[in-house]
Amino acid sequence: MNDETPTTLNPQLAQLSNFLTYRISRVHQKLNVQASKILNDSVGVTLNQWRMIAFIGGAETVTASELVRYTTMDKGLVSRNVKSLIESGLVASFNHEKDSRVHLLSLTPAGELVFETALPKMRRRQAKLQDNLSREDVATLRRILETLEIAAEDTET
Amino acid sequence: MNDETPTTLNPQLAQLSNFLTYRISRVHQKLNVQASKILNDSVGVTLNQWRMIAFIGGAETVTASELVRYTTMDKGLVSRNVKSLIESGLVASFNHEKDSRVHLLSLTPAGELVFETALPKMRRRQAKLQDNLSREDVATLRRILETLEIAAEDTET
DNA sequence: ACAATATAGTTGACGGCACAACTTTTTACT
DNA sequence: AGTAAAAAGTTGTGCCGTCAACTATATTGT
Repeated sequence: MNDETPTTLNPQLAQLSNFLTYRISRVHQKLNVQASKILNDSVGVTLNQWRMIAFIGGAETVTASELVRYTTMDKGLVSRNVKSLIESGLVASFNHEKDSRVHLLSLTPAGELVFETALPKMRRRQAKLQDNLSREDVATLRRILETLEIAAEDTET
Repeated sequence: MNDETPTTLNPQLAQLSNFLTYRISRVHQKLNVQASKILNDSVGVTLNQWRMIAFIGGAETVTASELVRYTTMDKGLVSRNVKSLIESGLVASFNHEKDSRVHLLSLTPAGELVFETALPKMRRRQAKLQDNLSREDVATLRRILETLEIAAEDTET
């Protein structure tokens, strides 16, 4: 195939390739891979499990619906991940005294260990990512993401 | 459950919640939903199919591996989506004269129509997203994303 | 007090996507 | 020329994530 002229990209296409959304998507994907690797290598949990552990570890006692609200994860996804975290012994579940629908979730000692082990690694990673950016850049990025998030919710075609 | 004090977030947690990666993830997700809706409502294709159509439409004739390289989609994903686009009559496939492994892909008239219909809508959306940002913001964002993308590839724990 | 509604959580079904094994064909090496 | 290595695609497998249906319990309104 080497005697073929490579496909040339017309300007229109070049512009498409720079769509912000596309860039964000790529960055997102790579960040996910990176985080997943750290978590898997160090404590053997998935990114979603980590989010939940971090939330529980930061708040002592938590309900599944709080996890849903906070992490914006799907109900069902949270339910299944809670189950797997209980099975792997990282999370414990207790009945709520007054509302029998609710389960109160907390970290087991093993869960605490995962939390304490992974947290500094994740912080270090975050710091490293930000090291390449100025303080001002980080602030700008936060502001822009906020703006984009709102604009992305505009649902009219 | 209303007589319970709401779970209070400690500062540690608040910091976690602001991790850039988390914010990027949320924005990414919402942008995806928005784009998917536009594409589904107007021309009935998925986001990945659209990416492929856009690339083919912008380059006349394309191979699957070029799609892989350009979109950074998975090989298998491209293969299956090419198949579905051919089945739905939006893409046509021809044999490469000199390399029988290769299929040359191009848009059918129906595919062209999808391309011409969706492109302005997607452009308009992009423009709208950027309307909320200054020219400088957009430039900064591009630069930051570039930096983050590189930093995200650092694979050492 | 009771019917209607809302909320907590579970489960099933389905598609999206990543990873890896595999086939076929082409290129590179000596 | 002949073998090894690479490249193009396809396909299988399994996880992740979304949507919707469902059960059980709690709350609200009259």
